[in-house]
Amino acid sequence: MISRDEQRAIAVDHLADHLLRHGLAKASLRQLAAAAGVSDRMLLYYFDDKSDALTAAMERIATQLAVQLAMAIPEGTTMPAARLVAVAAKLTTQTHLRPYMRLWIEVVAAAARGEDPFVTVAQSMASGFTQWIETRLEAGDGADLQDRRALAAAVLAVVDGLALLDVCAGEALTRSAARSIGEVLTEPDAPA
Amino acid sequence: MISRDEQRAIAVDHLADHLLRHGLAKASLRQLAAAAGVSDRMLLYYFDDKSDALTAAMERIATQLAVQLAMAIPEGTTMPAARLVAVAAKLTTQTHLRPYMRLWIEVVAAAARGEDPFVTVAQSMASGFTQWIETRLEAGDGADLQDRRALAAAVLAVVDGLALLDVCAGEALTRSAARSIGEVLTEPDAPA
DNA sequence: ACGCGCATGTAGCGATCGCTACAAGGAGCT
DNA sequence: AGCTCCTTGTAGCGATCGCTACATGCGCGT
Repeated sequence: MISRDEQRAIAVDHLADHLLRHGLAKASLRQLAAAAGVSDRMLLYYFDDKSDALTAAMERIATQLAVQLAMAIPEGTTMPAARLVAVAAKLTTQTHLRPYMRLWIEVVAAAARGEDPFVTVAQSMASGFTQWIETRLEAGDGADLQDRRALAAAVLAVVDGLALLDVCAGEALTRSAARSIGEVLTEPDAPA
Repeated sequence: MISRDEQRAIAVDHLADHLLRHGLAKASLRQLAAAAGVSDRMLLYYFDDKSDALTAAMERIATQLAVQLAMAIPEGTTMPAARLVAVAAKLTTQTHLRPYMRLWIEVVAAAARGEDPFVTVAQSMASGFTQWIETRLEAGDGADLQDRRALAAAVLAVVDGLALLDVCAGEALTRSAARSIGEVLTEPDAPA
């Protein structure tokens, strides 16, 4: 027999996978339960309510994403903001990270609608991303802490913007836009 | 007696206003009808279906936005990409354009979910924005047409990214991030 | 052996969704 | 006057939503 907590953990895995694959469109209780391979009744046994299940799944997803990012840009690595944008832009438009970015767009929009639990989730994830970016910003960048935070937020904004572009303009244009940003930022006076 | 077409036009105005104020969260048929001051039965008399009503309202909104943008950056004005980003960033984070950007985020996310009619709406609006930006890019920017399009898409991405940041990190941080972007882009070597 | 509590299935509640069937009012034409 | 068609209200359909009540099992402690 598997304990409820273990089953809950398994369900979280399945839910995270399902959300990454199908986004928030297929996120009704019954659809989530089917994705987790249980009845909706049991999903509400493992979790307090739908909100609880989604929060747990999103936390798992955020962790997965953090791992992937840390692998690409290990802790201790720092670089100027312009370079960081270029690297991050290339990274997040790659195939294996696209589903994360796409879901992230949906989460933010759900937050904009005031949907529970996405207001909280979006805020905490955005704050997490910003802090993460700050640790990768070169020491010189951003005179005081205020500037540093703003700069990190700006980096995040650019990356998110590309993800948004991906949704409505497709992968190809997004990739070349990502390249353009890199060029504009890193070689502003050398059009070579 | 007012003709159906006239009533439809009035309804479009009210719907556009309502969407800008309350976003897609309050966009059920009955809620839209209430916002337009008619019964849901009549809304479906003026429009084929919900999708038709939303499309009409979004077209109106896109037109309004285009007018506002054209007033700020008149036709014939051109500038380098970096400068355009800075100007657009400042512009779209201003109070009177924020509702448009917020709604735009929701529309793109609805498109990501495959919701009718937002897939079409998001695509056509994004394509419209990109073309608009292209006309404001300085002639030298972007060697061939391909580059120009990518550059325009990149500008759009940055602006959209700021809007997204606005949703989950608030107005204050977004404004300073917008300023940061301007600085990074326009004075990369002069930290003064 | 027996009772207690965790685990799980069945069935359904009340709300909301987009949409439609039907009837009636009312203006205008012949 | 009578007929027709545009307009509008009432009422409700079938689907889906998140969630819950209830019953039944099944394992474990005593």
